[in-house]
Amino acid sequence: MNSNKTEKTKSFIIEKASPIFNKKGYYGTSLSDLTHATKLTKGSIYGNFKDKDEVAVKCFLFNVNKITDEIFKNMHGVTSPIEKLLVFPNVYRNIYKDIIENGGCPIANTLIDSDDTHPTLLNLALDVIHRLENSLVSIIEEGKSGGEIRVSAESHKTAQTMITLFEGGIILSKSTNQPSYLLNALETVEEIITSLKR
Amino acid sequence: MNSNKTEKTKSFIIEKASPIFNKKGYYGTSLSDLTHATKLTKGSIYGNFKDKDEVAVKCFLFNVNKITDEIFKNMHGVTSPIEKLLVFPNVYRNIYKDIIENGGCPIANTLIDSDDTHPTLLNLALDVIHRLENSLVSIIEEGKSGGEIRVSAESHKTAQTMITLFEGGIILSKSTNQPSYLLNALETVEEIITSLKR
DNA sequence: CAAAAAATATACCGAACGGTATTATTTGGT
DNA sequence: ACCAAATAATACCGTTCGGTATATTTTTTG
Repeated sequence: MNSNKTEKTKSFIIEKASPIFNKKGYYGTSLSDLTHATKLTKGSIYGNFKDKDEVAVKCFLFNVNKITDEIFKNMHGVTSPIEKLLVFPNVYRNIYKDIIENGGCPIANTLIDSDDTHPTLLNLALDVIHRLENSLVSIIEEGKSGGEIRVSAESHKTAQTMITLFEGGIILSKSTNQPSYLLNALETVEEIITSLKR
Repeated sequence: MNSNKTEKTKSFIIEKASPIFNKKGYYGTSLSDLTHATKLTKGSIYGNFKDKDEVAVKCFLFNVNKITDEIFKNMHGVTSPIEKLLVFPNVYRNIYKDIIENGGCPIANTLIDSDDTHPTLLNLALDVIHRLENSLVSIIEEGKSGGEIRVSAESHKTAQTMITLFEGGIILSKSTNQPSYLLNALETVEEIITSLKR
């Protein structure tokens, strides 16, 4: 009952399935894709998950956590708000190749793939976007009250523009196979952050 | 033989099908989606098109042309390179609501939807991206040799960053239902263009 | 080491998929 | 108005889809 093996198998399935869902989307991924990737049978997969939706949701969260974990890790010990903001472009520069290899940014993929088709996944992706925007806004406001960032800085506008550059950059770098799209976007992000200084 | 009616029916099918393909993607759009939208039967659709691929390709080009036509229209009579560049954010500001209603930017949608799944559509979308980048680069280079734009301007970097902001902005505005994402991106684009001035 | 429980595999279900051959209807030319 | 050609509708094909009931194997427990 709730044995260790079950959790191991579930994790194994998620690990194998998550890049597939990320690349091909919810409706583009079939159960046979999952059985081929895991070398398991449909019966086994349905023994570990209620349905395809549950697998897809777990995969999305798994894919997102791979990125947000990296952000959190690199945020550790950073106190300056400007430095905190710079963690984001730095992390993206470090891991963008892995993100692309894994099928691109799960947030952007899900926003496009599940908008108009899969409300559950769409709302999960929107949640991530809103949390990301709020955390960027908080850092900027923290910098304002601390005196490091000029009070005229528009926190929401800055946060939204940063997110736009991250997501757009990864999409274009992945599909065109040109890292410069994202790298240019990251430079612009850094210029925007620097221009926030008082 | 090649009668007028055939072309009318084909156009009718494309008009009805193009927002569906744009919203739901190639594999997410079924033949029954198309028969419902057109009130035609499968036999009729397959009498006018070879297969689903041909419909999807025609729809993609139709969706893209709706946007590029608007760009061309507003470019007419503009001679100043800076003004030419500003046409792009101006047009996006004018028509972004229609684009979103139509299912978002067909370029971004196809890049995400067909990367890893549908090479034909992916290559069409990449073609559009490359043509867009080249036309932006040409305008900037034209401004450099004409003296309106500083020679230190990096044309490719500028073009790529503009495209990233356009595509990212539309994706985020559409899915979050917040126009500010795109509007902020367009302001940043305009700041980038203005900063090119000599 | 055997019995119970848990996990996996097998075999199958109805529905929907893209596509086609055939039949019925509509259209254009004379 | 009639006939031929073009267009659309119907009926069907094999395949794959997500999902499930059952059988088999593996693991855990006494």
